Amino acid sequence: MPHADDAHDVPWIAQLEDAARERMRAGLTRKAYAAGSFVCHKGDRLPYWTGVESGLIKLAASAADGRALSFAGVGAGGWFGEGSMLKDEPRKYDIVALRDTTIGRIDLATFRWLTEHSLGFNRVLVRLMNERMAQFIATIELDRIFDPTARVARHIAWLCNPVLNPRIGTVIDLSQEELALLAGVSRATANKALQALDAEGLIRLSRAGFSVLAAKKLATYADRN
DNA sequence: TCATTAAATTGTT
DNA sequence: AACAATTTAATGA
Repeated sequence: MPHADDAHDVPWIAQLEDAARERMRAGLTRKAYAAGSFVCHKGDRLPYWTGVESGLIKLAASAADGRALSFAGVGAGGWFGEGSMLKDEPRKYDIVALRDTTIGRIDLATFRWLTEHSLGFNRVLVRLMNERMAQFIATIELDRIFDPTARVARHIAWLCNPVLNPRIGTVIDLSQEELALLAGVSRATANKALQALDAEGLIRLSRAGFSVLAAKKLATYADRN
């Protein structure tokens, strides 16, 4: 079983047929990135479908005036970039490692083979894309709720989403500055929101991150106000 | 192992 | 955006 250990961190491997699983294992490689380094710059090609094995990355862009914003954080077990793979296009966003990160990669030829031959793989893709769609629609809604604490709470909840980031666990190493970029609030606002959530017992603040104590309550936070 | 320094992060204004 | 306080990381004695 030369590839068995290489693939045991891929959370959706059990959903592949035997032949697809072998093909996937043969096409799977991994690469390590130091905190702060780019996995891919906006506009570049990255001919791999990628998943976070350990660490944390963000999908982000910077406006012409230099302002930064983050679209999504992806933690352990999260796979992303299928859109660019399906269309064979350059990446539309920067992919940046926020912490030391190991990325699992499936090359384009293997990805295509899987989409054309494996029903299980297509189910995985549809499930992931459906969840991400839900995430971004919910984020638009969040922007109009206009409660910074709720926005921060729900963005934390998305990080804990079992479909998008199944292996992320309860300890999230994400600075308040990065969380502010993700939630679209100032760092000071994120700081206040995090303190409020800590006081309510939903998270526990720590240096350079926090622990999630009540993911479900975070996911429905705005409904309670 | 300890002390010093630099860098990162947080809390506040 | 700026500031102070705190924690961590790195360095070298």
